Amino acid sequence: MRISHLVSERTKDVPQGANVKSHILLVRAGYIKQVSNGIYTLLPPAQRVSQKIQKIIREEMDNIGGQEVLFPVVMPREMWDKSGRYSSIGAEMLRFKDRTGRDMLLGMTHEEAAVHACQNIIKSYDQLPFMIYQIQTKYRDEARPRAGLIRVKEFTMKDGYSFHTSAEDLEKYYNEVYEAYNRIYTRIGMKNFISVKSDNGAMGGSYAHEFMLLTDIGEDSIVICPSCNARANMEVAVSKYDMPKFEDAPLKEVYTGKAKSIEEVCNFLKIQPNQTMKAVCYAVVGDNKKTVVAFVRGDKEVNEAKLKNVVGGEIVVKDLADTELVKGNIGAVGLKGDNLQIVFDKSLEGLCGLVTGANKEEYHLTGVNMTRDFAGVEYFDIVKVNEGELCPHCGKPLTIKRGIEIGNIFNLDTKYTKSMGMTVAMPDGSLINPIMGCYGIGVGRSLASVAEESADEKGLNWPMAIAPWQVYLCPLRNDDEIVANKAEELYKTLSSKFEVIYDDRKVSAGVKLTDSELMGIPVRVVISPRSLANNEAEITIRATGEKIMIALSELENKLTELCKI
RNA sequence: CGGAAUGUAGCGCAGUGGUAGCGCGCAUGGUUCGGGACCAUGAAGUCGUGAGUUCAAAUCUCACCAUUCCGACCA
Repeated sequence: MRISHLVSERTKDVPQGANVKSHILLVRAGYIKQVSNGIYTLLPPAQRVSQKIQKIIREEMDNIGGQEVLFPVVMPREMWDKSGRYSSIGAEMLRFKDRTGRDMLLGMTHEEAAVHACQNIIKSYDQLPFMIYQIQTKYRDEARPRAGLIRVKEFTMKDGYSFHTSAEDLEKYYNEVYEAYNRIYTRIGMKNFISVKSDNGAMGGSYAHEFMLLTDIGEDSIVICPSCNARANMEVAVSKYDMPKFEDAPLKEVYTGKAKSIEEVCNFLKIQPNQTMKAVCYAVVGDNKKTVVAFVRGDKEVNEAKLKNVVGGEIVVKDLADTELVKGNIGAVGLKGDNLQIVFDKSLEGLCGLVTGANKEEYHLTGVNMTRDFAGVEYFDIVKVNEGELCPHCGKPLTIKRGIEIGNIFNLDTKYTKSMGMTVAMPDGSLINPIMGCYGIGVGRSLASVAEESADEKGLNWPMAIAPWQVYLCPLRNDDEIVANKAEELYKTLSSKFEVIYDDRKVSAGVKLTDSELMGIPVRVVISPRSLANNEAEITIRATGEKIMIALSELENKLTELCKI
C-alpha cells in the first residue's frame, strides 16, 4: 500500500474529550473515524487489524469443530417473543417497524437466531454435539458509549452457540472453548488477560466465565486471590470475613438527632460501622409499588448484581420521597408496610448488640439481636467483597483490580431451547431440549484492548500477528532519483513476500519516522542516500527500538526472520 | 436516565453587541531536508438548528438538536 493514497490521516491533535490512550491513538494514527455517538468507521488500517483478529478467531473456532454461519442483523419480533426477551430487554434493543408496520429489531445477540437455525433441522441425539458461530455486526443502543472502541453501540462480534444432550457433554465442550479462548488472546498478542467467574445476567444458565484485560481503565471490578489464583467478577465474588461479637442487650430506642449516615451514627454513638445494620432501598423495574429493603452490615456495600438475583428482577435505587420509610432511620425491627420485600445479608447472621434505625425521625435502636428479633428469616449473600477480606478457597487476603471484558462464555442450559421449543429425539424415543453454551468475543474491543496494552509514548505498537502491515518501507530523501528508484524496486519485490506499507510521500524525514511509530508498524526499513552509499538499509524494531544495519542483499532474509509470528 | 460542560474552516482552538480570526492541515512557487523545516501566495465558514430582543447578534434570551465527561445501566 502506498501511504500517499491511503484513506487515513495522521494528526498531532488529540480528539476533543478523549482521555483513553487507545482512543486517542487510534484516532491520531488514522485508524478510526467517529460517525456518531458510539458509532465508528474502521478506516483501512483498523479494518486490516480487525480482519487479522477475525482470522485467528476463525482458525481457533474451526479447530474445535465450529461451523461458521451468518445470522440476520434484522429479525422479526415474533422470534424474540418466543424467548420472552422482546419484552424483558429494555431500551438497549433497537426496535423499529418495516414498511408493512411489522415490529422488527436489530440483533444485539443471537441465541434466538441460533435456535431457530437448528430447530427442525437437527432432529436426533446422534447429530449432537455441534457448535455454530458467526462473526458479524451487533447493535446495542448503549446508554453511554465511551473510550473509543472500548464501549460502542455498533461493533463486530464473534458469537458461538453449542448444543448438547447432557450437562456433562456441555461442560466438556465448554472447557475446550475455554482453552481456545486462551489461545486466541495469546495469539493476538494480548499479555495481561485473565479469566474470571462471572454473573450469568439475563442470559440465564448456571455458570459463566469472562475474559478480562487487566487495566486501570477497565469498567469491571475483579476480585483476585494472589495466593491461590482464584478470580471472580465483583458481581459474583464471595469472601470470608470476621463475624464480630458484641454484648447482648435488650432493645432500646436512643436519641441520635440529625445523625443519619452510618458514619454520623457511629460518631454519635462511639461505635464501629460493623456494629450497625444499614438499610438500602430499591424499586423493582416494572412494579411501581414494590420496595426492596436490603439490610447489610454497616461496613459493607450492597452488591446490586447479587441482590437482583435474589429479587428476581431489575432493580434501581428507590426514591423514598413517595414512601412511608424514614430516610436515614430505617430499621428492620418492626418494619412493616405493603409491598415491602426485606432481604438480610449473611454478614448479619447471628449477630447481637447491633444498632439500626428506629423507623422514626432522630432515633435509632440499639441491642438488636438477629436470632432473637428475626427468628426464622433467610439470609442471602448480597454484599460486595472488600479489599483485604479473605479468599473463600485458601483463606489468604484478596485484592481488587479493574478489567475490560474482552470475551465471555456461558452455560445457557435449556433457557432458549425450552422457550422456543427445540427438541431432539433420544435413543429411548423421548424428546429433550438440548443444553446450550454460548461464547462471545468482541473483535473491535479486542483490537482496542491490544492497542491499549501495547501502546507507548510514541504511539501504537502492534504485535506482528495482527499488525495492519508488517513492514514500513521508509525512503528518506526520495526526491533523490537513486533513492526513489531503489524504493520503488524494493516496494515491488518486498510486497510479494510481506505486507508492506510504503511511505512514498515527499515529506521530511521527521514526518515519516514519527508516522511509522504512531501507526505502530512492527518493522521499519529505512533507505537513504547515506545507507545506499554502503548498499545497506536500516531496520528498526518498533517494540524495542533496536536498530539493525543490513546489506540490501540480506534484507529479504532478515525480514523473513523478523516477520515470523 | 441523573449531574456537568461544549458546539466558530478538515482537525485543535481564540473571539462578552459593530467588517470572521489563530495554529496545524490543504493548494501553488521557491529554499531546505536522517526526527513533525522555512519564506511567499492562495483556497476553504449558512459561527449546531429555529425563534426572539436590538439600528445591529458568533456574542444576549428561549426552545430544540448534537457531542463530551462523571454516575446509573451494560444479555
